[in-house]
Amino acid sequence: MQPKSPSIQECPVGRAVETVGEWWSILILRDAFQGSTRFDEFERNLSIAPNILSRRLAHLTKSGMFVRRRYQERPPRHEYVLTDKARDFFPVIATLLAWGNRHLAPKGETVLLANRDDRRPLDPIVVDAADRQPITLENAVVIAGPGASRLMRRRLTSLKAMNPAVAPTGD
Amino acid sequence: MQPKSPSIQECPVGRAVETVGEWWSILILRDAFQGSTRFDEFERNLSIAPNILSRRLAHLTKSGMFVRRRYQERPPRHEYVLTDKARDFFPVIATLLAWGNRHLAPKGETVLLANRDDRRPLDPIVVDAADRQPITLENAVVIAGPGASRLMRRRLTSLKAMNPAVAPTGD
DNA sequence: CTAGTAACTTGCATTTTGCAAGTTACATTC
DNA sequence: GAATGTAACTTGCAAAATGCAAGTTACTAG
Repeated sequence: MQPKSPSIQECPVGRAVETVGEWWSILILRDAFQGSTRFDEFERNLSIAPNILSRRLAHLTKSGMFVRRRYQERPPRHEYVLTDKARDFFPVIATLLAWGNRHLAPKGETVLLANRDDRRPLDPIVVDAADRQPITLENAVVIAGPGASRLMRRRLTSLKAMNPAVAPTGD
Repeated sequence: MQPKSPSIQECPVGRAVETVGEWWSILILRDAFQGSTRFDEFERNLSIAPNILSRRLAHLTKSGMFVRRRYQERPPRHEYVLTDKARDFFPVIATLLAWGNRHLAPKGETVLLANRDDRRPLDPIVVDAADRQPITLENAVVIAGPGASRLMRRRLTSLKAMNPAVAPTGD
């Protein structure tokens, strides 16, 4: 992973990808959201090689997604606990899960999100916090924010009038 | 990317990661959502090596995220047009952008989502389609769906009572 | 004292990624 | 008609990341 061009470094999506961009990271977080905290729990569930898991956990810890907490002295044992930053990442996993269910589950959905209390299945959609109206590619655009550089600002204004092309055939 | 363990293959998140798991793929889609369609547009914006871009575009096309359309005969020129499947992926990018803005923009947000018509900034949150109540790690759980295997079903019921640990310090 | 468990690390082979350069096919300009 | 430009790549090779198997440390239980 090489952080180079301004359109990667200067974009929140690009920076997010630097944190969780290795594909194992997403899977580790998914398991953590389901309650896994220990090295060997991740190792077993994911069938990931221990050296890779070690690196990923170290990277996610350095990035502030996990806190490494000793849960027992003598012998020293640790668990990886999700930080608030990581917990805020849950909506990303939720939308990814919903998308996977919609488009990558030809033989029926294997995993669903449900309400913790009454087990009612949940259908995650993305809306604006203010008016709870759905946000779609059709009604949303990206604009420059207060921290945007001159270059980024110029790039964004140059495409603001553009309407994305529509494919004739879907999936 | 090696698709092996059932907890990867059998999970919508795992399968999603197989489609868009290379970090460039997310960035390519981000640019496509902003209107890029041509090889050299992606190449310039991302400073990506052409061979890598070529592979990613081929992979995303094979996965049904792009349709390769000839927009001009003689000389043959193509553009990569988003399919409905890819357009449905937009909420994932939107939540990723929101997360990046919240946690990875110490010097102010560079890019914001806004309403296409009135330019009002949007704050994307994930809610249940039925009642528009926010979905969070606190009120949601994953449960087995109709297509779940016996193994997956057992794994999911074994963790259903579990409450994820909370980190003492956030980010 | 032997076996087991948790959490790793090390060495080495395989795979993926990245850079630079070359290719094809045409269009335009001098 | 020769040289330059553009779009969309491919090829060759070096560098980095990943994956597997085995080893390590530090204990606990029997």
